[in-house]
Amino acid sequence: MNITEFAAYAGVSKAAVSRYFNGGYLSEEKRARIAAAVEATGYHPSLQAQMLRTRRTRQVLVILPKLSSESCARMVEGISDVLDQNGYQLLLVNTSNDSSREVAALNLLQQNTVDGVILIATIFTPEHRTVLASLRLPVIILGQEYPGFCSVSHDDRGAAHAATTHMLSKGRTAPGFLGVTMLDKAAGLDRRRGFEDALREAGVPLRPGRTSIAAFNMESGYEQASTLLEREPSLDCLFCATDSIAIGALQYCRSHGIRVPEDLMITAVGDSEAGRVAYVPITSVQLHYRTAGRMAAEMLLEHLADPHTKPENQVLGYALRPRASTGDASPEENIWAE
Amino acid sequence: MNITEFAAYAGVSKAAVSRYFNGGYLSEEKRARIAAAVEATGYHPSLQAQMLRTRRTRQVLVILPKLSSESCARMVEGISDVLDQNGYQLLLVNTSNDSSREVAALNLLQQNTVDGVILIATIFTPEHRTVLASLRLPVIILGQEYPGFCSVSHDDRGAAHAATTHMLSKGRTAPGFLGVTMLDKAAGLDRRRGFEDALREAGVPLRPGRTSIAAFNMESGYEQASTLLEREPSLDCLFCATDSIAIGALQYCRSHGIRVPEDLMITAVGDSEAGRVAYVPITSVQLHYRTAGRMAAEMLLEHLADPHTKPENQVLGYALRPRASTGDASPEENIWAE
DNA sequence: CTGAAAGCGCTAACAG
DNA sequence: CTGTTAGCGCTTTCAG
Repeated sequence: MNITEFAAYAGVSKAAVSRYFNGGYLSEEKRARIAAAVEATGYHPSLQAQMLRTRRTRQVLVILPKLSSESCARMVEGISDVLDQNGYQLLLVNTSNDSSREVAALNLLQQNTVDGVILIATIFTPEHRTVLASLRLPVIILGQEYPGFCSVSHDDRGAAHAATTHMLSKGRTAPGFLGVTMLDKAAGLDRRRGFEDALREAGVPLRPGRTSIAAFNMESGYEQASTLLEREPSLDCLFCATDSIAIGALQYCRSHGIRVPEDLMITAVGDSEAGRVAYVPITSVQLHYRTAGRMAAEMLLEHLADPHTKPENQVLGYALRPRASTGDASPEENIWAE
Repeated sequence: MNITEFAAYAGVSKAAVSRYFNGGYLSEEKRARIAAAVEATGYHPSLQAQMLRTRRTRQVLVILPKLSSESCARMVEGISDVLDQNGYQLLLVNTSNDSSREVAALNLLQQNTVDGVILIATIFTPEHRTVLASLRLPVIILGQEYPGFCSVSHDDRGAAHAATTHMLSKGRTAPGFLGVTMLDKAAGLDRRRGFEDALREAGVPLRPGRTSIAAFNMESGYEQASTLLEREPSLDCLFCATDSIAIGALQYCRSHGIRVPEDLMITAVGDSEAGRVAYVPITSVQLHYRTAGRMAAEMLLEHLADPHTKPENQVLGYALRPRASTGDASPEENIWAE
């Protein structure tokens, strides 16, 4: 049934029906008539027609690098909650860490098929800036600050600082660093800086050979831990940029007789479930992923409501979760999810 | 720019432009003219207008209970791959295990806003059947069989059987069971049956007090393990319906001096990352989530192409991954993801 | 092979 | 407060 048929059935004009559904002026009497007819017929306006006519789709695109990453999944859950509550639909693009798919996704936007975008950030290229700047839609960058755009991010530098300081304050003096590519501002660059801040504050020199770069997974953490620890056997504590990497490092220690935390303390950022239940539960810094997702969605909705809202950057805090990998907690504590 | 302006620019009729984009009859000369004009202007048809006109949206809805579950996330990745490749967009609804949100999502479908649905199954109520049957869209049920509908599922019964048998074949004679609600056919009922099959085959009687039901998380696994093991301290092996539950049980053992696998062997289904790196790596049965997602999407696309395709049920296999929780592998083996 | 014309279902001026 | 009217941008008969 379309609006014309429905209007005839209800004995009112099409305009009245439209007003009914869009909150326009309408006498009580007509309102009641239409309500009754809706009840009887189950009529509702066609979203497609509304989209075409109003040029608004009530759909939001979320672009992310990897869905099966706990942090991404939690952010999307937060986004989904808010979008759902506000009658928006969530269109998902999983780029599998593939820049070309990310670009393809951004091209989707040229087709005006969504009202706004939330981009879970990883590595920005100059190409990204070009494409993003050319979009006439509201864009929220989630996970790192990006000049000129709205963003919701974490205090990655502070988080890394806290994790590292926690080990140094326990008397460790030979810290190692297992990071990720600096092209990733949040997880790469900022966490590196936080690590360096902590060393500087503690008056511990940073030796060049004591750092290494891994990919975002356990296996790479294992391999890089191997490289690093064979080269620098004197390390007595290790900061890892992500929990996955820390778990890989922990596996290396386990299989090579390095005791954690006695011989080597380990900390990380992310506070993942796997890290909490690992062989030695890993001291990690919790970032508030779900909250970040929620805030990003709320920020986007604000911009949708008022396009003249100023760009803003929200930075969320963090919480250190001390566990056995720094000699802190008995195994069964501090394990369950938030 | 719209089709009218573009047609004028290219010096052809609107119909010619439409045929160009939809593969209709067109002389080579016009085709070339239009191609050049597209190149020059970047014109592309409006998806909204096409949706309204053709009544096809090229969007697929995926409904799932919990995004931050490794299994769900992997399934969605598989779905996303296939959809992407075929030019379909993925609309996501995360119900947070909330039946009312699931119903709300299904109502979205009445609005004709998508071409098809993939429902990651958990618990089906009579209400589900009513709503699903009333839909005129292709629906694929992912994760369990559901009479009358297309589905892609796992051999949960076989998986549970394999995991249980693995322990019994090592001489264990007092098996316990930590399951989930039987309302969930795949994870609840079928895995329970597989467990029972294994006992029957081995001639081991199933004692009523040796089973317990948990929720889908570690904490509940811990609690139920506590209840079960205090009541039945003679258990020498434990099958858990999910890895999360098994990890909870393992934590309980760790904190109560129960040695795994010496005192108690543990197995589960799911083969999650957390289980692989746990204190004692957990012997688990791998299900092929990503593949299942892919197959579901492919099945849906087939039905979209030819609505008269017969309903079919694809059942995927499984693979036992023996690890330390059954005394099988050295800690560092068998850990990395597929 | 081609173009004209008739809508898809709806909203938003506009004139009452 | 209300109905009429003119499209949103496109596809698809239909008659050449």
